[in-house]
Amino acid sequence: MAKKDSNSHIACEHCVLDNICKPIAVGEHSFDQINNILDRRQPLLAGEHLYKKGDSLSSIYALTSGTVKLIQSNRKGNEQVVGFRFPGELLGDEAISSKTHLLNAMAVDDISVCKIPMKGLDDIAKIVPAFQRNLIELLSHQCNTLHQQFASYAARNNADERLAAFILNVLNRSKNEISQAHEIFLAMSRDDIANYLGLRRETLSRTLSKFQKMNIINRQNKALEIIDLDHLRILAND
Amino acid sequence: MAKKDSNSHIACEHCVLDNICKPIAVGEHSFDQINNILDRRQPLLAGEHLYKKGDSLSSIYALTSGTVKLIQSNRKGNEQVVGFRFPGELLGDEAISSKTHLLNAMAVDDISVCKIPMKGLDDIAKIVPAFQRNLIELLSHQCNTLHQQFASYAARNNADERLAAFILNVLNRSKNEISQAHEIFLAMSRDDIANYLGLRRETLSRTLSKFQKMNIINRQNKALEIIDLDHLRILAND
DNA sequence: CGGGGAATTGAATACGTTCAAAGGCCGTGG
DNA sequence: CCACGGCCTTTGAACGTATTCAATTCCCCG
Repeated sequence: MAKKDSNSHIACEHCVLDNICKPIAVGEHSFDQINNILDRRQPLLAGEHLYKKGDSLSSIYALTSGTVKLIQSNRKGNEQVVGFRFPGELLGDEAISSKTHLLNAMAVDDISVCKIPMKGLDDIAKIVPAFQRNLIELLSHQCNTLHQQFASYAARNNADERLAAFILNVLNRSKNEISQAHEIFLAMSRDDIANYLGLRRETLSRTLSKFQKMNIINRQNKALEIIDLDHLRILAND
Repeated sequence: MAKKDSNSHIACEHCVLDNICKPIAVGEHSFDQINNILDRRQPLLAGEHLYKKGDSLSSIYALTSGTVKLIQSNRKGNEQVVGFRFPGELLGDEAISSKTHLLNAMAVDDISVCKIPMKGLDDIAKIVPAFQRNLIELLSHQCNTLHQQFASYAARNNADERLAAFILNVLNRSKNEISQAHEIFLAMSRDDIANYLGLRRETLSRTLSKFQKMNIINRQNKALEIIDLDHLRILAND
């Protein structure tokens, strides 16, 4: 299923959790203490859930490889993709206050995550003084990201703008070698992307075709080569 | 401009900041200490900015009366309303990590806010032990709210669903006497609402008229009486 | 090589937008 | 107190874009 090598983890310095992990890992703690706190690079297979709505919160996560989709389902069973997470990004943030996950997080391809347990939060704080402060900043940063996500979405009212903005957004968030070559890999299905963008799969498909004809992108299944970045920016109205 | 009496503040127990304020206010602190930390119910006139994009963060805020709109403007000067805040709700969350506000927050009518300064965050933590922990939970709660907001928005793809969901959302968040009577007061302009909902003002207007003809709401300028709550829920696809 | 799901393409329809005009609300000034 | 003017809001008709439903093609895996 997964085409990319799951072993190619993102570097810690590109991870949102780095400020939280580092004080734990480099502080004056025994190896046992560290391992009790951090659970590093745990693998999960494509299609499996990292957590489900209703699960009690045990940890927050940083994705180190692969792609995760976040799904919210209403009481009628309709599913809404509320976001994707790429390597270096945070998962589980929404559950700290309620102690219960309010979203489904599913591995789109094979993934790995670092886990920071939230159960003994106060204990960790005793061992690592900067922990709470760093967590506060992390969560505030996440609030900002979510505001931005909403703004980016709501400000764009047609398929061209939405898709162009999405491609640019994914490119910006792909902090690896591939993205340097102006190429992104969309591990999720077209349905997932269309759902996220508030479009029908057919509309997404047509818009991709249109961008291809306009020589803006080169589409090869789940891989997307960005040919004309400037044109994409104009389309995104950015 | 403001029709409602700005003196009718929301009760502290209905405020998201209550868990943070209470330990400060009821702890064993001198009056001076408390007043240094909290800045209570500061008024601001309609049209004034609580903060602007680029302002350095001084405080986070709880709105105690009135309505605030949050605006994100891109480099081309297009403005996107990314949310409204009603009494009891949080403002400024997105700026803690960056130390700089990334949104404009404007008073729609005359408002009042309680301020909790973020500058001496570590100092406050020394005085009030539970402060950081409560702030973490508050921010996580905010992350969840923002996820929900996005889901609620993205899942609804036509004007009827969007508007119905918006009305229900505002009703749920109006924790005062008026809402008990199934009535909401939309202090913001139609343009602001339409912008937020991703519709043109004409479409919003037409949809409101349609709901009125269907006997779902009774529209009296900025006040909205909800007549048929069940029908509204069906329309919202909720 | 064949089967099945995913993705794409095609044509008719429905819905929101656009541009234009009319109506209503409110503060100001006579 | 009423009249005027400006702005916000609502209504109307033509248009454009996304959706719908159907058919076809592509890709992956057995």
